[in-house]
Amino acid sequence: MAETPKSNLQLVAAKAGVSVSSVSRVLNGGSASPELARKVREAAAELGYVPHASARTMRTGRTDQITLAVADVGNPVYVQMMRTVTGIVAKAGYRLVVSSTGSDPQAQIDLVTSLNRGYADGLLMSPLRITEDLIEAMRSSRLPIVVIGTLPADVALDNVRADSATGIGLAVEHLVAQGRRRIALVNGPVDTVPGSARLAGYLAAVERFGLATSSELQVTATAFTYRAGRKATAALLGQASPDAIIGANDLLAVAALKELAAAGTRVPEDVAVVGMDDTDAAELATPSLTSVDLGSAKRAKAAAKLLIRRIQEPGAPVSRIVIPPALSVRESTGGPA
Amino acid sequence: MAETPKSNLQLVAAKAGVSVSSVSRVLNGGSASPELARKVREAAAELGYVPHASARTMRTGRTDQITLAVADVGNPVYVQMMRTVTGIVAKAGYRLVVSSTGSDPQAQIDLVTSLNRGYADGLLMSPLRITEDLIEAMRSSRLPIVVIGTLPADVALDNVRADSATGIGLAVEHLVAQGRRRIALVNGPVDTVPGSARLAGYLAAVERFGLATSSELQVTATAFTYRAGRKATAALLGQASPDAIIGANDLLAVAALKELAAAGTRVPEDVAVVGMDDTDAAELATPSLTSVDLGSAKRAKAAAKLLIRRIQEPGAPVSRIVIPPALSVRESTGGPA
DNA sequence: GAGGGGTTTGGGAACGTTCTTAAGAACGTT
DNA sequence: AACGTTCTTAAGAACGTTCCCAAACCCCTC
Repeated sequence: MAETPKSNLQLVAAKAGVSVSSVSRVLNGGSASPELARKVREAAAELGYVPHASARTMRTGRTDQITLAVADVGNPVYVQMMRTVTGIVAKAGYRLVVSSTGSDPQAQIDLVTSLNRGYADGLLMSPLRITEDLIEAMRSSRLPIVVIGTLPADVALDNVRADSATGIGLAVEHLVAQGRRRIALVNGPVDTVPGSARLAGYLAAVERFGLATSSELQVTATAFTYRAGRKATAALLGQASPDAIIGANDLLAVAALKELAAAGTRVPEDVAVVGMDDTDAAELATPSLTSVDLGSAKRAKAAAKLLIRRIQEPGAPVSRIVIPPALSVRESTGGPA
Repeated sequence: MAETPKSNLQLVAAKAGVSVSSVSRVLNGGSASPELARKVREAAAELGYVPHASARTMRTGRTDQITLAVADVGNPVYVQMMRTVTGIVAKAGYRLVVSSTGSDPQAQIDLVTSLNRGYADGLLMSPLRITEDLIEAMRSSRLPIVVIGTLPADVALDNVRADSATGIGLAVEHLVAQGRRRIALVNGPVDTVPGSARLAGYLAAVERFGLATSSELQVTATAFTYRAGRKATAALLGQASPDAIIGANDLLAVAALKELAAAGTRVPEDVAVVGMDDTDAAELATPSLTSVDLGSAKRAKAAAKLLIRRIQEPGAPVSRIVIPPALSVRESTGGPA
């Protein structure tokens, strides 16, 4: 009913009988006489004035928007990050633009260049695959970028990373302590950043504990998804008889759980299962899933704060933060319900 | 390395030796001589020119952004919607701004008024609680709004809704066909739109099939979350012995599954369980969860298309779309693995 | 009462784009 | 050769805001 007509400073100024600059001053908390302030506020309220975002951006250069780019908005680990980021970013007065790039490096490069349109004040991104071109694009961006994930050592960009190797080490240690010797890995694509990190971590841990590194114990799913995990686990069970399975993320581990159940194998009695990322899916699984917490929420939080700091203080030194992993033990390795 | 200096039309024009308007014309596909076009494109490429989003908005009134407001970005049903919406919106050339309002009506009202800042071309919102004030705010908004969810009959807003009542009817029918008679409901808060709809649907279906409507068979969780679902189910099992449980969403149903398992009750032999929304969580659960597909993906898709149409054609007649439900039968009611 | 310091207000440019309007060039027609 | 038509290009206003700077005013002091 109460149609909101579009209003601007000029209309408010006319209604209050003052100048445009005075209205702006009052509304932005500048000094003004009580009388003037009263008139301006009255007029503004009466007209339902709201400042125009783009006009303000035009003048100040700030958009009050931050972009978050992830590969897949459906993946639980990104959901968790998104949830954390929305909170922090909103509290700091920013809106969140969410971009789903898929795993295609070109789409990510396009995103970085499109950022130069100036629709956001900064970018949070968690690239699944990193190419030279992507790094080059990020480097030459005019806007601050914080990367959630591992970058080559020589890239001077703010960066919050997990420690997959140590994380897998925790999982293997936990399994070895239970007497498991044939520990299998259901990995995602190894040409991705997490895929390669997890493979390396697995190999290192297996060697450290003196376990057999049989290639039959390693399978690679075509993606970090449930479906792909079912297939990969089926292949694994066809070629080896592990007494433990580590999934490279929770979805792959849940897929392993389901595939084991379908084969009539008991978890954890016959085979123990460990996931990674410690997302909601781990707690909801049956049996509940032991999972390596790679600190996705903490990483997201740290990255968001880092980005906000850099926006406010562009000259700050480049930070590289590593979030230490932790193990959440649940039923799938004999932990409590 | 290749630092991108900020460039604008004026710089491009100067470099190409032509006027600013000519550059704009060429870059927006207006008519121009081949010679002029060549010079302009060369200069633009050399300077790495990208148009400034806010300046363009300022002039055209378009922001190429759409806002999606949901109560909780972590809830699987909203995740599913978000995934669908990102795809459609990106394909149509829009960016997606995601806003997590919580279930607080005031936060939603603030969002609607802040929309008048003009940072987006339209709003997709799925309100958990609807108040008169919220409806009033949506009505008087200058920008198009499409509501995903049920609205009072007299509100003339584009609207895509589920049919919870029929959906619950499907679930009850399916359970009755198996000989279940004591069908319980684990609902979410009844002062929410989905909560009240599901309660009404449950009562209607129970009556239609001539089942006893004992109040011991109805419990209400404090939120649509897993934790709340565990508590509510525990309470239910303490006060009644149902032979079937319907969860008002998948999280509540998964919680029921886990609570039943903890109590040593077999599913589906002793108690059958049905969820609602048919999210990924249903397929991942053990046993996999029969769930009422309320068409969340379809609703999100329809709503996004509706909004885009209305942005392009503001005078179009108001649409109200109802997505019919379907039942996905899985193990928790004796279906296939 | 004139000058000076301080405070309050207003004028107007600038941000980068698009688009209307008009000027100029090229060309054909009478 | 004069005129009209069409096509190409340029000039400049406008979108709504902020902020620099100058004008106007008040009060105090000498």
